[in-house]
Amino acid sequence: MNIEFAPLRLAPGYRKVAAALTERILDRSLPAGEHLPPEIELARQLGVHRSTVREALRELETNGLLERRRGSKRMVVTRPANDAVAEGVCRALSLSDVTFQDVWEAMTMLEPPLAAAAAGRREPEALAALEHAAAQFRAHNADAKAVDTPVAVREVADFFRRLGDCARNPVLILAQEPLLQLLEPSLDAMIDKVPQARARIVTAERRLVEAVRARDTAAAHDWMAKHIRDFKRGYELAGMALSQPVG
Amino acid sequence: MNIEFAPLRLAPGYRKVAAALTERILDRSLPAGEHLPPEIELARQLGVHRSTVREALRELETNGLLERRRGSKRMVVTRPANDAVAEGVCRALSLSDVTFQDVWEAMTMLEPPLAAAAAGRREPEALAALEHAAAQFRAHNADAKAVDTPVAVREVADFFRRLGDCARNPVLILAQEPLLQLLEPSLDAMIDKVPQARARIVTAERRLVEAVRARDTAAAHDWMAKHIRDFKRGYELAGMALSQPVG
DNA sequence: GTCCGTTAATTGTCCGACAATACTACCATT
DNA sequence: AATGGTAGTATTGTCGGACAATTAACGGAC
Repeated sequence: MNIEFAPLRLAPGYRKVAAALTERILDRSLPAGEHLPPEIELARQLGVHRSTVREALRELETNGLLERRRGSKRMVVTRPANDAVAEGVCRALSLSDVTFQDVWEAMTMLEPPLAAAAAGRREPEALAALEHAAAQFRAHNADAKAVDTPVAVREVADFFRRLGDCARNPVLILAQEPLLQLLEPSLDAMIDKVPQARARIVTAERRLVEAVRARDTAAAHDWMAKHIRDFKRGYELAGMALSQPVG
Repeated sequence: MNIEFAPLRLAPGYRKVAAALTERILDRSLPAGEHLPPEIELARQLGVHRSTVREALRELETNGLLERRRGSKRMVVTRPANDAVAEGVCRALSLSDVTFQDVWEAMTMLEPPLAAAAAGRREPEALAALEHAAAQFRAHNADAKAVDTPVAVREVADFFRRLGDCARNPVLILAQEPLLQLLEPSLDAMIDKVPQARARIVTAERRLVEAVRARDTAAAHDWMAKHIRDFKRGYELAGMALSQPVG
């Protein structure tokens, strides 16, 4: 008689709660900066237990959509930070045994046109930041008073990031971030074994800054291509295997 | 007198648990496919409560490092799937109001050299998959008996994915995935408004297959560049604003 | 008005319990 | 013996509540 269908709860509750909150954030009905109600209140509104809400919030937090602090009402909607997103990409890539060759090849494809775009579109303040990054690396690596390696490597990556800012394309900025993160440990190992590496980087950065300042897209493209090729040469000079996994 | 130091618990427990498990996975001491002990056992080993373990597991699950099923001992270590990682990237990008122009520009940079690499490195079975993808789209979009739009759009994206497989570079494959996901809805809207779009895609895919089969890297590069330019032309013909946010 | 202690609100963690679910092992049938 | 069904059991999902740690907000002292 009374045909009663199954509850049909395919997805667990915490997942549905997370999906609901994520949707509200993605469609901007919960804009960035908004304060969410506390866990207990969310649980009451959604009709689930606080533990369930917490597990859902953990998912949003992991996705960078939420930021929270222990203590008081500071659960705030945020936009995922570039480096956090890139970290997820790096995890996936390093787990699939990506080699230096793979990362390098991606950079040969991405970076020269990115530099050209940066030269074509740079704004004064982004150019200033780029010049500052180049000046900092140059100052820290002049002659023999070189700063310690991890700092130098980070400054190299920062130069790329400032170049990305000049290009004013969020897709490119986010696309190159995982490459930089993956390259950093390898570059760290290489830069100490190749004495001329720092000087060559200084030169390449100077030429790139000049090209970007002059809005010379072709020169920016070519110098970046040289810069990237130099990385590979540095690896070969350091005697490191190109087919070696990064990370 | 008794100098008592603070407990010094900067990070919450669930985060430390998640970090510990993540590290074990990333350094391969927990290889993919491995079965983790049940929650209660993990809680006992780590000296925390099951709820804390659960919140940590939720983080790993969100990062794609863990797969679980309700019921029995099926908590298994996995490698994050490409589309799941790309989804996170897409979330970040669509929240930063990426425009079609931005995505398209990234594709103009990435796809032609990717096609060239595919032509240079394709293996028989990847080539066969590429030919199959092209044939499927051609069959489904011949004449007037066109299949419904979402399927067609997915097939276009799949052609790019098969091309990525030919290139045999995990970085490139993962880099283009968010672009494809972001482009899909826009392409979906465009393809119906531009009558000749399907035919042009068929042509471009045929030429690309020919180039990849012949290992003609230059032709692959150029036809892909044409293919990508066509997307933009299609948008303009459809009267869609290039500076319109995607997603 | 500024600084500081108190208070209240909120999160992090814990404890325990039970239902839902999926695997497993066993039994019956062919 | 192989197959199919069934009960049992382990594990996850959810719930209820409790308390300590921490932080924002409030109010009072100077």
